[in-house]
Amino acid sequence: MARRIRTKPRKSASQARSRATVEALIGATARVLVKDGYDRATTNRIARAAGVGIGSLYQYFPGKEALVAAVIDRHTTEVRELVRASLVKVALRPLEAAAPELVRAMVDAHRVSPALHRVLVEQTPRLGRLEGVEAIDREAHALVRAYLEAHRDEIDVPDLELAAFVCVTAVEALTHAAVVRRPEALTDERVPLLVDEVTRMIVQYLRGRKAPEVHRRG
Amino acid sequence: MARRIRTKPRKSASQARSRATVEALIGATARVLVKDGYDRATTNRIARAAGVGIGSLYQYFPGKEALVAAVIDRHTTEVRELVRASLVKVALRPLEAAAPELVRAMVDAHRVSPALHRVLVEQTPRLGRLEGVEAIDREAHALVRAYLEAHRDEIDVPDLELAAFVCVTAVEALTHAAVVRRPEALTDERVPLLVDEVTRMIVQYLRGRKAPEVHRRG
Amino acid sequence: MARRIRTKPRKSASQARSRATVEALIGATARVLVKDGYDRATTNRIARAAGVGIGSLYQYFPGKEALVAAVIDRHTTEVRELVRASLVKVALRPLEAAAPELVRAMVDAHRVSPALHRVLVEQTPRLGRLEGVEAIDREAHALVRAYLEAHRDEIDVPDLELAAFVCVTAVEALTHAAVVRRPEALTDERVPLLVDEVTRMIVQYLRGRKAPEVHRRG
Amino acid sequence: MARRIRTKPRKSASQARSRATVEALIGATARVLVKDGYDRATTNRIARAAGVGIGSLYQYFPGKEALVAAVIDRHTTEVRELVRASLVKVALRPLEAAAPELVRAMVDAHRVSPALHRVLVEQTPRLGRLEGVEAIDREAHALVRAYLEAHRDEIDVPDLELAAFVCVTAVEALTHAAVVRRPEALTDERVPLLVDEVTRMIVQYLRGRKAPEVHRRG
DNA sequence: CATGAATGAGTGTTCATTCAT
DNA sequence: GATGAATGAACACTCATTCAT
Repeated sequence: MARRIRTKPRKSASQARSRATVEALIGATARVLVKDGYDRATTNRIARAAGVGIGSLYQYFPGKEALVAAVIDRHTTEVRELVRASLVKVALRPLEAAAPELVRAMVDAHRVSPALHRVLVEQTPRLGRLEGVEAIDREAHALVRAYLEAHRDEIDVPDLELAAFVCVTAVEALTHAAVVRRPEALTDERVPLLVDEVTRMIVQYLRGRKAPEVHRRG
Repeated sequence: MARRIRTKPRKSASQARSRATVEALIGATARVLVKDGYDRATTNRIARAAGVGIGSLYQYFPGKEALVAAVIDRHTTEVRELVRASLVKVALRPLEAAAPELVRAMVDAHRVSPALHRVLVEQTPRLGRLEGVEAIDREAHALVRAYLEAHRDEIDVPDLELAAFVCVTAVEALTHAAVVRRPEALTDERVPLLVDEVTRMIVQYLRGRKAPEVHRRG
Repeated sequence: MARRIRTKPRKSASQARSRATVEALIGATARVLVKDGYDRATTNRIARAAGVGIGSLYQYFPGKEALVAAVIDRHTTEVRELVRASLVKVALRPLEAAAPELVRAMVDAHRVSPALHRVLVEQTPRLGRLEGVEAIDREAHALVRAYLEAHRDEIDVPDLELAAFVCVTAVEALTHAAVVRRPEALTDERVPLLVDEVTRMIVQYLRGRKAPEVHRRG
Repeated sequence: MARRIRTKPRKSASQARSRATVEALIGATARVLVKDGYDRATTNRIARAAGVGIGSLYQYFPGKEALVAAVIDRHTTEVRELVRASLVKVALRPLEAAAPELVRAMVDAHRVSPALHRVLVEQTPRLGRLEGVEAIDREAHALVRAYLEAHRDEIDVPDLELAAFVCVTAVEALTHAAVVRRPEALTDERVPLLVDEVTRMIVQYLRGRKAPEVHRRG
């Protein structure tokens, strides 16, 4: 038993230490990325910011790109969870109720860490699209498409595939642009305006002639 | 006169030569950007691709960023012209007629040189947003806003500023995403489908309850 | 006694374990050296190949050079034994009988582990000459010289020191070159040809005018 | 003409400058190699020793190995010329006259820059054997073989291929070992002793029973 | 004693930029 | 004006070695 007690802490200890180093590095990468931009985010700078030797950085990551990929992963995981949870929540609700919920989730997703999001989208090349952001788009697309199929009778568009593409792209672009270029539109009290506008757009687009009555806030 | 005739050509000649060098450099930058990506686009490589000494490059451009900026300028000018021309053309037409025309112009704008566009948007950091693309967005925004104000009676949205933002952002994102992620949707015969869909979205969004009758291609 | 029996095994056990670790490290070094070359043979890689923590490596060896030195030691000891045994065996025999025996021993020595031998000679700098190989050469020189002195009457060379140098160097070079550059000359059935040729060379050189009759295989 | 005069100097000027830089780098590499050994010969150190920026080094050489290869090339070219010239010179002479000449040439070849030769042979890995030294050995082998064939009637060995291998290898090893391990045997007045000894060895080996009378210096 | 996470000096290499020709 | 050789700051990355556990 004594041995086991010793053994396990040892292993845990070193694992915890490793894990801490890795976490510190990913965190530092995010911070440096936001503060200095992609190009100035050198491996040495990241290591220093993490309070870690440059050697340790290379013990866990093959290079800068891997670090950035890890940051993207971490960030997109958070965002993905938000979006996924929201879609699950509204799966059975009708369009008018589901749409604002989803748009709101999208806005919230972009507000998680806007500065990081911006750097990731605007400055991060090569991988960015490929791995992280693209993946999240694909998943959102699939989920939205499933929703549309389940609610086909509420919808008046010819091609659901195309409709899913249009919805996801438009909503993503609008929330992203709002975060990036109109931060003043995202104060807590003004968020509903944006959400409302985007929601209306989507609902009308999907409803088409089936629109019973356009709903608009007071 | 003879002298003048000689002088002017000569002067023009050298001006023409300078101009040619500058053009060669901008063209080479675009080519290298597309072929090798932003990071591999070194000044030496660009100079070689332009058939020009590296020294000459620095005679005309203060550095790499200036070259890229020039490429962006040249590209956005083309795009801007297309969009501007289109808006002028439809300024007096009603929404239903104007919208598809504008969307179509936007798609055409993205099809000018998609590969370059992609590199510029995805890989080019720092300036990209700031100088080039942002500017074109701002102008589009202003023009669209002017159109909306002129056609206010056809439109059922409370905030024209916000509406212009929504329209420009959504259309830009949809055409861009189509170019980048759905190139198969942009074969000549399939472009109308995309245009139609995007148009419907915008028109319904703007028309709201005022919508007389939804127009759809047979 | 019981205690002693226990104690000794225990002590041996730990000694044996140490010894095993040391052996594992030397073996791993040799293997890595052959497989990856001197430069790629890092201490971490060696430790991993030995199935031992890097810390343990440094418990037993002050560094990479010491490991390589140990490999050289081990290798040269084997070789030395072969050569020494052979020389002792032929000490009293006349030149014609002794020479082929010795040459054969030299060839065998080089065939012990040619790949390792090659790495050691070709890639291992700094110590190689100094410690290992040089030592074996010196010893061979001394032994051969002693033989020559004991058989002075059979020999027709002015300077025995020089003659020993010539013999050792030539034989070593020929067997080495054969191993390294003519491995096809070292199949079991072809070894005698090489041995014969080298033997003739040495004998004729040493015999000079005293040569009674040149001996050649059928 | 004026133009041509200008043009050519310009081109020559820059070519001369390039050439000078390249020469400086090769020279510096040789010097650093001798002074500090292969491992300590870093590219930065070489550049500094050449009085040249590190960037210039990489303008002309892809890396350290290329520099060393250039040094080997330059060195082996010198040596090769010596050996080749010597062989041409003695091509028609009988063995007894040719052998000492050749051995002497070999010794001279090794005395060109012994320190560099030593570093190249002992410390330089990977390429050394492969490109430079191996090549020179192959050429020597071919030339010697041709000589032996032309003088077959003076020679009493069954396999000329093998004989050429034995001669080249033995002579090379002996002169090399003398240079490296017995520099005292290579003072100007003592060289003849070595040459004589090696010559006798080779001649007797090749002559075998055909040996008419062994020639020895008084 | 064994371990392996952590270290950082040191190395190779790139590339924007300058300046003598 | 054109050229391209030269430059060196800056960066990515390795690996022998240490030391807390």
